Amino acid sequence: MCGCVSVWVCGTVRWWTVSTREPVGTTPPSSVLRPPSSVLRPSSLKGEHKMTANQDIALSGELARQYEPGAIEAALYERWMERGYFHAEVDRDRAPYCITIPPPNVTGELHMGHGLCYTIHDVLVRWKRMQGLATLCLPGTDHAGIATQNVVERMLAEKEGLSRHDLGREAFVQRVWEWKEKYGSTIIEQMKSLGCSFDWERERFTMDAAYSEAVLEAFIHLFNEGYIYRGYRVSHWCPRCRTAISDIEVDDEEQAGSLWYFKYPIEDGYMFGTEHIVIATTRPETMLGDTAVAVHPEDPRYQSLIGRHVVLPIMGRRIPIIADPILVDPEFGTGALKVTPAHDFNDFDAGERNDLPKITVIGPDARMTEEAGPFAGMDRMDARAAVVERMNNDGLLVKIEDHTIVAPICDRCKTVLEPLLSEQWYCRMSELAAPAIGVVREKQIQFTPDRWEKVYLDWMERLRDWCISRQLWWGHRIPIYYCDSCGKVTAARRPPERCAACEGISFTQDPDVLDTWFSSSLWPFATLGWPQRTPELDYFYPTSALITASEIIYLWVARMIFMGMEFMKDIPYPDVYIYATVLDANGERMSKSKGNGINPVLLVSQYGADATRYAIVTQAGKAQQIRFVLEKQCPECKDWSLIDAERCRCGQPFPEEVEWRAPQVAQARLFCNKIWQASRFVMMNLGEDEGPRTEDESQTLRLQAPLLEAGRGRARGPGGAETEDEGPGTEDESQTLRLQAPLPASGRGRERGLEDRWIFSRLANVTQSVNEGLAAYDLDVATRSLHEFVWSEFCDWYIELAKRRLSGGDPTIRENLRVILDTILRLLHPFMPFLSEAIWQRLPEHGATLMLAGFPEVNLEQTDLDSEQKMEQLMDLVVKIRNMRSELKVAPGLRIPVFLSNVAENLTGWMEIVENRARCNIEFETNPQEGDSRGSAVSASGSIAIRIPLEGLVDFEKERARLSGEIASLEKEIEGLDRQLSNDQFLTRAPENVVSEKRRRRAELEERLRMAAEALQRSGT
RNA sequence: GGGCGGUUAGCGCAGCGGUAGCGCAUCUCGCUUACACCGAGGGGGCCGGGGGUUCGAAUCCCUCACCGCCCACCA
Repeated sequence: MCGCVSVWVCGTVRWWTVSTREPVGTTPPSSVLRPPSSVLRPSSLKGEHKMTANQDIALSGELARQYEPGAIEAALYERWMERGYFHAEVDRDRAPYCITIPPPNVTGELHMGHGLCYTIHDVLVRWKRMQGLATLCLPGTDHAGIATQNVVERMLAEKEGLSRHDLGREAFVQRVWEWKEKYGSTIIEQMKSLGCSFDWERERFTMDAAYSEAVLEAFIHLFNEGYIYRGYRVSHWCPRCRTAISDIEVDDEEQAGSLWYFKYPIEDGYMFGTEHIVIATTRPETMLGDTAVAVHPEDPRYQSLIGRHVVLPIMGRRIPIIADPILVDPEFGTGALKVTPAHDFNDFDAGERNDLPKITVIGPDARMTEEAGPFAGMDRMDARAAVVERMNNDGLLVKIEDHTIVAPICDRCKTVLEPLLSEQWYCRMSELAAPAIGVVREKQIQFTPDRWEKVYLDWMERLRDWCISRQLWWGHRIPIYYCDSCGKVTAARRPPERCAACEGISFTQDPDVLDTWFSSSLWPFATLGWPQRTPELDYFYPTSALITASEIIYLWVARMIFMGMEFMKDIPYPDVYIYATVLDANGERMSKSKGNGINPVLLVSQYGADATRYAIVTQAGKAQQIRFVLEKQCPECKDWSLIDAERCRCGQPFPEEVEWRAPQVAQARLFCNKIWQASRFVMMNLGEDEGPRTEDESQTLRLQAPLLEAGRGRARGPGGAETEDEGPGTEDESQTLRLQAPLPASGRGRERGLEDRWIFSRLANVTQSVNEGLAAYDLDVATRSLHEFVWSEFCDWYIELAKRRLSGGDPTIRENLRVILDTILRLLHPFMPFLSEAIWQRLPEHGATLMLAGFPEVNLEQTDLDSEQKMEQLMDLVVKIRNMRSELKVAPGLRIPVFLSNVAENLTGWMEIVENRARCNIEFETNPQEGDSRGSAVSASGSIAIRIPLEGLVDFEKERARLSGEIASLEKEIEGLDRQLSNDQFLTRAPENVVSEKRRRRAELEERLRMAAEALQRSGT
C-alpha cells in the first residue's frame, strides 16, 4: 500500500477549491476534498450495521500484525453506542461534568475548525468520564436562519424555478423542514467518525418543539421586562437575503472606489459671492436623499455659510447647511459633507441631533424608490453612474479621486449591504450587560487563554442595542400580536383571545423571526430543559466549560453569559476555552470561500480517527492560530510541495490528480503504529495463562474497579524503599486508578531492577503531565509528554531492556510490562480512543470498556529521582559507547571490550544495562593510563572515562580524525567557559550554584581534553 | 487607525534569563526473537532586523519589518 489516495478534481480553479455556493438541492453538502466516495464515506456508522461479526475481529483475538484503523474504529464506535456508554444520567452520588457543544449549522459539514473543536470536547469529556464523573457532552445543531433559508431558496430556484414567495410562507417552511430532515445530520455523522462520545440521546435542535418553547418564554420575559422594544432607525440590510442583520454579522471588504467631489449651489449665493459649496462622497446615488450639508462649526472656511441653504442638484430640494462637530472631520475631503439620514449610520444620528427629515431613496431590493425622482426603479449601482453622469452634464462634478472604501458585506452571502431605515425589534443591552461584565471581572468566568477576557470586556463595555428581528421565514417567529382594531401590541405564546385595550378579537402576528443567535444564546440551559425545572437542569447547570472559537465571542459567548445571568441567575460555565484559528499551510485562515479548507473526514479515512485526533490535539494549547499542512507529490521527481503550489521545485507543473499527504497526521499515524506494535510485543510475552479473560457484561455501565488490586503490588517510595501499601483497594472514594509500581514477590535484585524503578518514576511523571495538561487546556503539553514517554522511554529503553529478562523467565518483568501498558492505554484513551480500547480489550485483565475504567492519577512522591539520575547516567554511557562504535565503524553485532574508569560506586552494580544496550563487556580500571591507552579510543560520559581498545577494530587514521574533532569542540566549549569564569562581574553577580556548576563543567571538560590530547599523541607514534 | 498572535534546522513545532531541542525530511550503518510505518549514529540553526537591560538574552524591554487574526462610522 502506498498510503495515498488520489484526489478528485473539484471546482475549476484549483483542484482543492470548492465552490463558494452553499450545497444545494438533493446533493448532500460537498466535501472540500473529494476522494472517491467509497473512501470518504465516514464509516458505516449510519445505515446498515454489519458490525456484529466485525466487533469480534476488532475486539478479540490476537492483535493484527498491521495496525489498520479502519478495521477497529467503526466496530468499536458501534459497540460503544449499543452499550450506551455515551449516555449520561443524573447521578447524585457523583459530581457532574457537562459541556454543551457549540451547535454547528444544520447546513454545515465538518471543517478543520470543527475537527479541532469537537476533538477537544471529546478528549476532555473522555478524561472526565474516566475520572468517574457523571459526564454529559450534549450535542445538537443550530437552525441557522439565514444560512439555511438561503440553501433551500437556492435549491428551489435551481430545481424547480420557484421562489419562496411562489410557495408561500407555510409551504416554504415545510420545505425547509424536509431539507433539514434529509441533510441536517450530515455534520453529526461526521462528528461520529471522529469518535465523539457525545450523548446522542440528548441531541437537540434549536427549533425542536421544547426548545422553541424556551425561546418564546425568553422573548416574552424580556419583552415584559421592557428590554425588547421596536425602533425605527438605520440598520444593516442585506438586499439579497432581504433582511436586516445585526452589526456583528457584517464583514468588511476593501474595494477600489472613488471619491466624487460635487458642487452644491448655494441659495442666493450670488448675493454674497459664494456660489457653491463642494462636498465629497463615495456614494453619489445617496445624494438624492440628502437633507442637509454639514460642516464643522469651527471651520473658518465655512463660517459664513452656516445656517444658509443649498439647492440640492437634480432634486431641486432646499436643504440647510448645518454645523455638526461630531459628524464632520474638517481634515477630510473639503470639510463639507452631505447628510443622508436614511442611508448612513452617522448621518442618521446627525439627523436625529439636528432634526432633519429622512428620505429613503433606496428600497429593500436595492432599487431606487419613487423618492429618487428621475432615477426611480434603477438598481443602486446603475443609479450611481447615472447620478455622476447627470452631475457632470450639469457642470457640477468637480473631480474624481481614487479612494479605497471599506464596504460592509453580508457575512452569509457576501452581498454589499445597504444601511436602510426600517422598523426592527431591538434588545436593550445596558442592564443585561452589567452582570455579564461583572462575572467575568470577578473571575467567576475564566477565559483561557486569558487574553480573550480583555476582548470580551472591551466589547461588552461599548455594547449597542441588539437588533433581534429578521425578515426571514425560517426561524422562531416573533411572538408579538397586533390587535387588528386598535393596534395594541401583545407578547404571548398564542394569539390572545381578546384585546386587553379594545376588546378586539382579531390579531395579526408579527411576520418577522428572531435572530438565530437569540435562540442559541439560551443553549446551555434550554438544552437541559429550561424553562422546565428538570432534574438535568438542576444537576448539570452551570455547565463545566465552554469550548469555542474566538470569532463568536461576541455573537454567542457574550450573549449566553447575559442570558444565563438573566434567566438562571447564574453563570452558564466557569471556564471559557478559546481554541486556535486553523490556518492553511500558507498561514491563511481556512474558510469556505477561500476554498482552502481540509475536511477532517478525509483525514480520518486516510489515516484513521485516532491519528487525526492526535494530530489535531498536538497543536491545541494556548496558541492563537495553528497551521495545518497538506502536501502533494510531484509525479516526476517524487518531491513533496505545498498543496497549492503550481509547480514543483523540479519545474514540472502539477497535474490535476496527485498523491497527497498531511504530514502532521502521517506523523501521528506512525505513533499509532508504534503503540500497536509495542502492545503486540507486550501481549506476545504475557503468556497463555494470562490470556484475555471473558468480561463481565453486568459491569457495562458501572465504573470499572481500579485495575490494581490491593496486594497485587506494593507502592515503592522514593529511593526504591518499599512503603506501605496504599493500593486502590483501600480507596473506594476515588475511583481513579492509583499508579504504583507493581511488586516483585521477593526482593531479588534483578526483579527490582533499576530500570523498573526508573520506568515507574517516569510513568508517574508522565501521568502528572497528562493530568495537568488536560486540566489547564494544554492538550499539546499532554500529548508531547505522552509521546516522549511511550516512544523514547518505554519502547526504546524499557522494552529493549525487558527482552533479556523475558528470555530469562523473570515473571516480574511481564507484570511490569502489563501494568505499564495498561496505564499508557488509559492515559492515551482520551486522545486515541479506538486504538487504546482495541488493545486494552485484549489485556489479560480488562473490563467492559476502557471508556469507564479509571484514569491514572499520581502524586509526586511516586517519582524516584535516584533511579532517574542513575538511569540517565547509564543511558548516556550507552549512547557514548554506541557513538564511538559508530564512528569507529565497529560492526554492529560485534561484542567489544570497554574499559571504564572513575565510575561512581553506586553505578557499578548496574553495568549489565550498559553491556546489554551497547553490546560490550565492561571492565573497570582505576586509571586509564594504567591500561594500554596507546591503542585505544577514548571518550567520556560525564566524569566517566571510556576506553575502547582498538586492537583489530579500526584503522588509526579514523581514530585520529575523530580525536581531533573532539578536541576542537572541547576547546571551543572551554574557551566559552573561560570567558565567563575570568569575568569578575560574572563571578561576583551570578548565583553561586551557577558559578560552581560552570567550574565543575570546566574541570570535567579539561580532563576530557587532556585525555583526548594524550590519546591523539600516542596514536600518532 | 487600534488590539492580539506569530517570526527558532528544508517543513511543522517545543523551549521563554545560564552559549539551542523534538518529529518529519536528509546522510551513514543495520531486517538484533514488537515495529523497515523500525533501530543505532551523524550532518544541519549568528533563535526576523536594530537598539537596550543584565555578569549572562532565543528567552525581559524598546523599535522596525514581514505574516495572520480581530475590532473601528472617517464622508
